[in-house]
Amino acid sequence: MTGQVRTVDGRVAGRRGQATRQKLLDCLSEMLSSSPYRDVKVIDVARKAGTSPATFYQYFPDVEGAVLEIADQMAAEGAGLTELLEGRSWVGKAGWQTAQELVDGFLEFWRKNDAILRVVDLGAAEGDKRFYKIRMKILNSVNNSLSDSIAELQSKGRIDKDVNPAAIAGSLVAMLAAVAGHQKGFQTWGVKQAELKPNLALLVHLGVTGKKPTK
Amino acid sequence: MTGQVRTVDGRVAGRRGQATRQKLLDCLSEMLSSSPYRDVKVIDVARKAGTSPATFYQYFPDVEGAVLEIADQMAAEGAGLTELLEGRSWVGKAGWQTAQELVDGFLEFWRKNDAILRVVDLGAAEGDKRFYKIRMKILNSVNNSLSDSIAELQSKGRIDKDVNPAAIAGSLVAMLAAVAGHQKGFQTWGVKQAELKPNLALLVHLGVTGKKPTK
DNA sequence: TCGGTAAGCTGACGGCATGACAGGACAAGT
DNA sequence: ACTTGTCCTGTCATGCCGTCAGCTTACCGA
Repeated sequence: MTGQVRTVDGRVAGRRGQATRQKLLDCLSEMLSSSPYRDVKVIDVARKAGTSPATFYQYFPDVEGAVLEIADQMAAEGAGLTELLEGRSWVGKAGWQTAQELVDGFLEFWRKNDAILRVVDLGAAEGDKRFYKIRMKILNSVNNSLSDSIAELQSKGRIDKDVNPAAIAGSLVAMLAAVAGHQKGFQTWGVKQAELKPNLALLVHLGVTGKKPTK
Repeated sequence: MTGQVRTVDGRVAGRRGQATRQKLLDCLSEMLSSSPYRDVKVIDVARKAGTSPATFYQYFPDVEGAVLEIADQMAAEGAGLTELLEGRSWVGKAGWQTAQELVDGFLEFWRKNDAILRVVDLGAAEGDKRFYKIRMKILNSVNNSLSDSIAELQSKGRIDKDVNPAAIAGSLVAMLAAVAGHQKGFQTWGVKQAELKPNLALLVHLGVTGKKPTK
């Protein structure tokens, strides 16, 4: 699929080169967690990786280029979120279970990758198609599965005709992503993590099935 | 409440000074709409405003400081979003109306201020308390009203006891904000603006009342 | 009308990040 | 040891940052 890893000037990266490259990515990733995106400088990343700025520019065109790389790796993992919905039922107690596990898995994934996801979110919101594509890659799997589930329930007549499955699914996924990204915010509103999850699951269940879950 | 407007070095700003200051804010605001936050440079803002970088630093400590100023002005307007909920009913047809108007007003506000809201969102997500506070100021009005409505319905026994009003309200508000910030994303999923609104309103209504709206 | 005072603005400067290059260090095969 | 191709860095021109001293402008009281 992907060709070999190449440097900016076209050479093929060998073992050592790839190691350096990865180390730079790791350090950048770490910096994104500890300081504002706007203030991340190439020279700091290079220093942290025990190398020089020039080396950084050998592997990446700029900071944004490296961020895209990290985001891509994450998106590949994120595609696994589909499993949270594959072959699950939305009926009865199983439905409630499905909603809960979806929320759980989603929040966990976001928590693990919050720094990079923030940047991806910003890039996408600013209209950058590359970030946009990555955001889609992560959300699409969940979104499509949800959308299909809703459409199926709709075809069985359990949901009103004028409901748009894609709109509902997209809104729910956006909600999950937003809440995950601002989990700290809820503490200020006096809501604890443990309380948040079941309430989110409730909203997801309501949105998908149009009914309260049977617990 | 606020004293006079002051320059960084403590002088009081007069008519001309305030005009310059405002012009810088306007230009910065415009730049945020047209280029990535990370790439907004003081020198560009100054040039656009027909002045020099040194002048910029006379009125603001740095770019972030100026952004906070803009965000503050916006937050003041945003507090008006409370009106969308004040004294509204969540019962019957009126409830559906309330949900629709909330969604409408929210999306409109976000659309008008999308550039600055993106930056505020990022700052808040990165843990900056100043941005966080501003984000709260905007969302709190809506959030509190929603939370109260849910708590009231709950006290009448129309909603399960184990529902946490603040968690539901916060999640719904986060959803509205997220969807508003990624409106373009839905087009890729084949969802048009006009279709999006009623579906969002449906989710809000479901979340607040636990029931499908009567239209 | 005329200083005096404070506001308003800018040129210039040291400092630092950026991004490009050429050349030296290094590993592996012969 | 020699060659080849990968890998890293010293160095440099460029441009932005953030500050300061000093100049210009506006206001005000005598």
